[in-house]
Amino acid sequence: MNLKDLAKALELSQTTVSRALNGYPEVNEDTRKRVETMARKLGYAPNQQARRLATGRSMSIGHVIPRTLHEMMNPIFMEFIAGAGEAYSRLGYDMIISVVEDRQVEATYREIAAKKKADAVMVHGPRNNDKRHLLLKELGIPFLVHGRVPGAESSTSWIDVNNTRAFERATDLLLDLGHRRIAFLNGLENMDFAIRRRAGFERAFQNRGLAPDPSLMRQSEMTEPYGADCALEMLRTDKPPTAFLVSSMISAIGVSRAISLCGLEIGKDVSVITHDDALSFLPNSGEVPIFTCTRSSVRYAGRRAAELLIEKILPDPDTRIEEHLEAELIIGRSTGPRQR
Amino acid sequence: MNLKDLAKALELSQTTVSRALNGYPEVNEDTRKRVETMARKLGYAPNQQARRLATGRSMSIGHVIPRTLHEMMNPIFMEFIAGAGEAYSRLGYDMIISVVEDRQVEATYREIAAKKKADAVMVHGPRNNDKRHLLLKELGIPFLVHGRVPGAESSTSWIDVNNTRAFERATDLLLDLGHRRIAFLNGLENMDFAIRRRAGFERAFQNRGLAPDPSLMRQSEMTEPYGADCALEMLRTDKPPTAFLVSSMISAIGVSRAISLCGLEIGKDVSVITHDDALSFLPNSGEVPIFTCTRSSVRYAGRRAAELLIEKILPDPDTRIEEHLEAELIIGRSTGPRQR
DNA sequence: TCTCGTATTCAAAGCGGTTTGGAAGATTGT
DNA sequence: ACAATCTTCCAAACCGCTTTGAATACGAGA
Repeated sequence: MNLKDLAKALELSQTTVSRALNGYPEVNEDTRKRVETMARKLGYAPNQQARRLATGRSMSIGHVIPRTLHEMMNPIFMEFIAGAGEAYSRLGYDMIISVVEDRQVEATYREIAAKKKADAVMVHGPRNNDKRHLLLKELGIPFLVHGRVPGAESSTSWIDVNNTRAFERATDLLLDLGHRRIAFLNGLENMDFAIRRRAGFERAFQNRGLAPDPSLMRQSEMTEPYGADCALEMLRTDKPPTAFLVSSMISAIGVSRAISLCGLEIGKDVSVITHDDALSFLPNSGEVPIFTCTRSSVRYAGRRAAELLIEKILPDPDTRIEEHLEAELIIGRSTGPRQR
Repeated sequence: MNLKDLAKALELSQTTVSRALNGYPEVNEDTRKRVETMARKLGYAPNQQARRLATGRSMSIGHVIPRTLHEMMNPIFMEFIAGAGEAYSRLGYDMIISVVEDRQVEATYREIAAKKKADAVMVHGPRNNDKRHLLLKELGIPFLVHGRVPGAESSTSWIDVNNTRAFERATDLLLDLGHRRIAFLNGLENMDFAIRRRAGFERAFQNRGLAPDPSLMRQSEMTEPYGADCALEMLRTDKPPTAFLVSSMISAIGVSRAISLCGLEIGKDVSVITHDDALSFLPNSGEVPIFTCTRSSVRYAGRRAAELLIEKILPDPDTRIEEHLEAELIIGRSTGPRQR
């Protein structure tokens, strides 16, 4: 069942049928109704490939995931994808995901451009010396960055959590509670978001004329053992931290395991604040959440990002988008005044 | 830069150029070399949409994710996708992911079929009364099930972990260690994999003429709080379990938190075995892993599934595939002989 | 020398849509 | 009544590739 058949069945030209279905004005309202009815009756759906070829638009958005990124960040990433996916299917777009080796990222983008595989791409996990935005501009593919490319904030479209502010506020809270020896378990600091979080952490100290203890600051992939191992090691020194600021729920769970192992009580002997991406399988909710946290739904970010990106490709690809999401600071059971 | 331009530059017909690039035999080897060189020089890449239209193959695989599935299972699912994605990009296929509401699943499959969006689809998370395989057969889309559709094992292609056997072995181990009051925290038992795991658990008891205590058997989404809450509740009764068998690392982490909260020691006072999908952000490895587990890499499953599915659509769509993955039973620090 | 495979190449016909540039019929203005 | 203007519909071109069917050139066999 293709357009030709449908047109024949209706005794109309392909032109008219096509226009009727695509909502063009130069077709009689009665005809349109008739066409739509028949289309539904015969189960007609335009062949995606043909339409794409004819219109030149692929109606799909590309996501290129280098291995280093998907290797570890993946639960958070998945949540973002889930959000974006919702928006895409609502708006009639396809999401195409390419999981590739790091060194193939550039080739993959070039292929997307050359073969016209996608109308736009989403850029994930911007890093220190990220060059992807330059490549994409060269290739002329519209894109949106989830996060910010350092140094290119004002020349790219992006959506990002206000990481600096979130972590500054979290640190402020710990300082207000009397903590001074605050451990900071950050994500890998070649990632832009981690750099910003660190800046927030340090700024809070500076604002009070204090300085964080460098020996309590770590960075790594945000796994559970990372949290546990760091916390264990730190808690066993003679000058253990009285509080932890952690970049991810997953690592925070590790920290909390370590605290238990040391026979200490979380929220009493040791305070913990974590950044909570609102991962569905790690709900930190309830009346009083387990962890005090800076919370920002990454799924929402995904949904919003998808909407913005599609908006961007529609009328004028040159409009630049900046969207800041603020994280909430939510008090849970893992923080309390300094005891020792 | 399209085929026509390239042909003109070479002073050859489109036919010959196309054939040269696609490796057809009826083209002179010298000509082929010349064509390939020029193509590379001019940066030619065939337009994907046009090729798709002409060949009738979309060179992409669809994954339809209903909300209920992606809502919670998502870290495991993501890992599968990462594996599948690797294989797809290696084999030149695109992965298109549709995140939809449950009630739109059928419509989405129909759309994929009608619009020829994908050459095949992967079916995730088969359930009790799953009907998707019937729909897909009706639509004539090749598919592979990750897991098994109850009652349709012998009429569909699938790849699955031997869940029953894995959980039987795990239970055996606990029984061998003297445990009798074994709590079983399963996934939702409308999912096929959960049904099989339960069967394995029960069979191990039956084989010894024993029976599990139904009050210690639970099922739910496999979140962290699920594990913690169940364990807390059970450990506070007068007849607490001495061991836990848990369907997911994530819930196992919750269980372990509960055990600590009760002032007990994991692996000594209480034993825990979990199923470990080898999630990258929850590595349970090292010389002696934290958790004793039945381990089966879901990422590998994804990679393998993708390969099989593509194999299946290539020559003869009617060959049926069955592949069983065995889980390893790995001893970690979370199990020991019954104390009380 | 003539015929016949074989090796190469090509023109043109799809694939299934969208879009351009009319054309016919209906309506309006004078 | 007649030109001007809408309204509504259509034939044909086009998107960029693959593939069919045929043409050309060449060397081998009769």
